[in-house]
Amino acid sequence: MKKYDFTKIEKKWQAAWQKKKLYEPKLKAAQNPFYNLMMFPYPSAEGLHVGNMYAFTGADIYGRFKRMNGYDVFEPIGLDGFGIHSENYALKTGTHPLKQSKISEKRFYKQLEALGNGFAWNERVETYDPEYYKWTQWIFIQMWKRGLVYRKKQPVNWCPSCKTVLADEQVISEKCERCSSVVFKKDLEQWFFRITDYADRLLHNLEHLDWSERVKIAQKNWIGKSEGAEINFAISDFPHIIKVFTTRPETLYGATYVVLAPENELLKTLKSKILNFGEVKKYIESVSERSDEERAMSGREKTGVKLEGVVAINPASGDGIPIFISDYVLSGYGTGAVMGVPAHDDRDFEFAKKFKLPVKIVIQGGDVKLEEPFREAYEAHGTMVNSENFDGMKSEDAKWEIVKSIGGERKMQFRIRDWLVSRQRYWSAPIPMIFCESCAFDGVGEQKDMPGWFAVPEKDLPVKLPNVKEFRPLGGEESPLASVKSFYVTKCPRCGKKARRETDVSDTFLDSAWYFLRYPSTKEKKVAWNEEITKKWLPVNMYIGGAEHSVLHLLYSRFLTMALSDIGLISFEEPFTKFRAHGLLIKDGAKMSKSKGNVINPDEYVKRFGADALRMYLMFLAPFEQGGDFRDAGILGITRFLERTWKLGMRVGAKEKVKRDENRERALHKTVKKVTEDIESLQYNTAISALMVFLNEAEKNGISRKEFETFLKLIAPFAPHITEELWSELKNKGSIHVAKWPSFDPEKLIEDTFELAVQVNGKFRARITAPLGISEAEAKTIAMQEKAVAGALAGKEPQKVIFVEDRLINFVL
RNA sequence: GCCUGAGUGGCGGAAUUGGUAUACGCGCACGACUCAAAAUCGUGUAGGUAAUCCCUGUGUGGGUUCGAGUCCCACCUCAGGCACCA
Repeated sequence: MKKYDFTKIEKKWQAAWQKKKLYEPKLKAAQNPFYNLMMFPYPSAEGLHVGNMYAFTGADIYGRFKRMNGYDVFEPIGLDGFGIHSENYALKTGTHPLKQSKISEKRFYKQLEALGNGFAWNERVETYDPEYYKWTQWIFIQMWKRGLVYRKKQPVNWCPSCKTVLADEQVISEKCERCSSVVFKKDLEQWFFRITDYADRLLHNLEHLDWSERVKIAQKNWIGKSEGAEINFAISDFPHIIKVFTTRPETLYGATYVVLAPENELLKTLKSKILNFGEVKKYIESVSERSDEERAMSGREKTGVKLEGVVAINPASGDGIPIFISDYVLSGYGTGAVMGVPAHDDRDFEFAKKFKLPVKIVIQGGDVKLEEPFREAYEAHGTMVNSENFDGMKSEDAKWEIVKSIGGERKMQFRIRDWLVSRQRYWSAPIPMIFCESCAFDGVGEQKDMPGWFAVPEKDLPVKLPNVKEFRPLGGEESPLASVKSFYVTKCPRCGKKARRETDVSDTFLDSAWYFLRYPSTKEKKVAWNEEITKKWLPVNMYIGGAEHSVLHLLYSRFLTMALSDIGLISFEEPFTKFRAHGLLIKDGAKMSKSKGNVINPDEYVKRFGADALRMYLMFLAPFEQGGDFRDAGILGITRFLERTWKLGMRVGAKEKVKRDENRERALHKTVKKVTEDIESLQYNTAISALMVFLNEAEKNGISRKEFETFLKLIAPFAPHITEELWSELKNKGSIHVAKWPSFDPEKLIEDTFELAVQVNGKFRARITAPLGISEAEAKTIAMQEKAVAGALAGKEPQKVIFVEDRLINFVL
């Protein structure tokens, strides 16, 4: 008997598939396009991570399943090789990123090949390829033309270790997403994308997307829509107003002070009226110097300064109330000013306590007794008090009435801020902009409010990243390119005078925000994507990736797609029709990390057990969308399964005589049903267990050739090599991976008996094989005859009988 | 603090969505094969028990129901996300 030599088989078929272009759909002519996408890896660390393999295998199984169901599946792969991840790796190894990227590329593609995925190898995308980033720059310019790009000086996140600014989305609990250093605020002029213009649409569209719920929730929270009102507080004896945003306008009568953010522009206007401006200025300076870490360390204790000499007027009560500045008010959200309602807001209560400000109750309710001394703010709804005409109303009802009465404006606020896209690093696409001092002097520019700034003419793209020796981040406010004269000295596209090229590069997430548009069009030299092909293949039918990109890549891609759609460059506004987040793979109960030394190298396992076994084990160990624990011992179960399948195949090949068996036939139909449904819903672990159950059955009495082939097809998406080998051993023509997926006959699933469960008082007593469809009376008769049942009944007549057809009977005494 | 999930054998995990808890796999025990071991095959494997009897059992406490791993209330623990967003 031929032995199962996985090393040989896997190599052989990987080569054969590539040669036959089995996984290359006809991009222009395909009849049933299905775009099966997985998040491309960044080739930074020491080769492909088993976590990548976990994700890719899960995605590949789905793609193979669709292919066997008659779709022209397009499953591309590429490398997200630009950006800080890869650059840091290059810094670590001391190899120039240009060189390192080529080394990593070779290594990754070799590893990826060994996994046996149905990749369309001819359409690869590498974000650092000038043929690709040319179009990243081109997209930047389209956004610029549309007015969706601007440059502004404002406090931004600065990572002292990565020596660059970061987008809000890249700051996790005040730490850098990459290196976990504490992030500082720094006042810098940077490039932004107007993602906030799309906040409402990004939120609204979520409702109709077939995405993992947890990702939708994460995006929803990140966008953070709040409904509230803007209310004007006049300033006594001064023709200016303080505009505040609140979601609780019903508490307006309880506003006993107003607070401005330290960065609020109004402070400049008020300067001359503020008697203690020196003190105020000192506070502002101290705040800007304080790092977020220091703020966090101080336990968020409230600080602030009262503005002496100015008084605000509560528009509802008419009371004069003090004005403060405090860093508990954020400048980037709402109007940068809030009304302080100590009785009904925790934070305001804290502040009032510290500064001994009056607490005025305007809502009574719940069990909380609002009597002095106050212990805490009452934040729930209730009945209005101390609010003149509104007294006695329900606070929910008074909400908009109060806004109306003082001429406030109903408003939406979003938590999300504009996307900061510039970086002071080397290894990414240079931002394709030029600044001309002369035009700036004349007040001329391509966009309003941005004199002197011009996009690089499209014919001059790409702006190539120069090969410079010193690619290390400088740590100042500029990228290493700022010291490369040959790079930044250029001519103004408008007046032709000497001008300076932008030296910042773009955020890696811009590179990856559109790669799925490029995959089907990699052969296009003159356009970013071919219109006809794009129409055929996009939006992506199925996208599988990590949930960690919920508010990064997945949000940016949606935004960019929406913007490109508005510009008229594509005809859809959501990039991914269906998205599923896979779970996290851990090892022996702990997160994999280099420091713990428990990182799994897939190569090693492929070598020892074969790609098929590793693939299948990864999918078997836990539900794919949940993630789970990788244990070395577990893989043996799969190895045995594959060996036994192999042996069974050899028996079939040797033309062993087998009788037709209705039970086996039914078992097979059941398995087809279960596996089909489970793959569709990504429940691979239970699909595999169903395959095991069937194998256990089939081994006992043998299996017909036809039945075995059906069984093989069901395994094919999970273990593509061994199934292909057995398929060809059985002298089938063509690949099993384009064979028709088996269907099941619902008629054949029906058995003529079932196991009747018998309960007495809800307690299980006996199990009886009974004919399907028996009546309650019949069931009662046979059940009562059972010894255990009779014993439990103890001769008593049941008061009640619950009968569930073809399932159980329950006697209630 | 808030928002998500999730707590089931020695372990990874199943459970037709209110109807036989522990499928499938790992591990373990015993047996067969072998001079022996590995591999393979067979049998068993929630706990209490000698037991095919019985009792208990899905994080904890209560509830609804003929019947709860599944629904409701309260609590505990773990993982992930957000965090002074007014």
